[in-house]
Amino acid sequence: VMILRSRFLDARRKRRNFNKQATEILNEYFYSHLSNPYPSEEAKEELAKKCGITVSQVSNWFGNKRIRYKKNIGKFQEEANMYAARTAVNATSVSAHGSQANSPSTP
Amino acid sequence: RLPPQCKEKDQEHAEETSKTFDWMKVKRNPPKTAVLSEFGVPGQPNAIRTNFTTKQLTELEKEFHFNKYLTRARRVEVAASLELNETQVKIWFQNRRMKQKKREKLGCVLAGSTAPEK
DNA sequence: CAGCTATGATTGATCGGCCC
DNA sequence: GGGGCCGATCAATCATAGCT
Repeated sequence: VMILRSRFLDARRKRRNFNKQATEILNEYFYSHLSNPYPSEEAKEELAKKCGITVSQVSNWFGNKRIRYKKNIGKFQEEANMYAARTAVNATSVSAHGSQANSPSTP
Repeated sequence: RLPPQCKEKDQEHAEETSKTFDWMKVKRNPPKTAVLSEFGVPGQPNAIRTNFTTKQLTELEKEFHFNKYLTRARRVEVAASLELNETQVKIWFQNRRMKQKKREKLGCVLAGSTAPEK
């Protein structure tokens, strides 16, 4: 009725799914930090760069991922195990021993 | 879809992914702002995300261009004329400012360097 | 092509911090 | 003590992409 939405101006909502690779990177980060999937601003920038998307998009992705994950944990179980196994990185609080614990491939 | 082999592979990792961490339990309190149903039984989850009308948004937008920040007095006026709470108006302006900032940042980075332009 | 799910974006409102 | 702002996030929803 009075729901006269001006969804016309929302044309910018022309979204496009991310690359398969970008999604891989994001998921890898998400599941390797499942205990606390809240990337810092710097981490977001790095992810954005690697994925070829904007920081905002990275934020949106994590926001959506977190909400949808906790909404139905079971649905993501397989995906979770897959990524967890793929990257055996202890994400518990990160840091622990000394330093020099880099990982990203840096040819 | 996934080969049933990565299951019992690493029990440890599987456990890790099954854990329910704190962030998964986070629950937000329902909005207290919205207009309590007129017979408002105090304490009823009126929790509904208000849908601003096009008219309200237009007015707010207009006001925003005039002033990014509202004074108490102005806020009262706007809220009254649009039939909204002062809080809703206040929040709208905060969100609007954030939105604006995000926009500026995007445009800035875009004009940065690499980008021969299309 | 219809119907349904997956997914990126938007947005009113909350949370914790900080400042005055 | 309280109120406003900021930055991040939540949570519900929109609209489309993409699969069956």
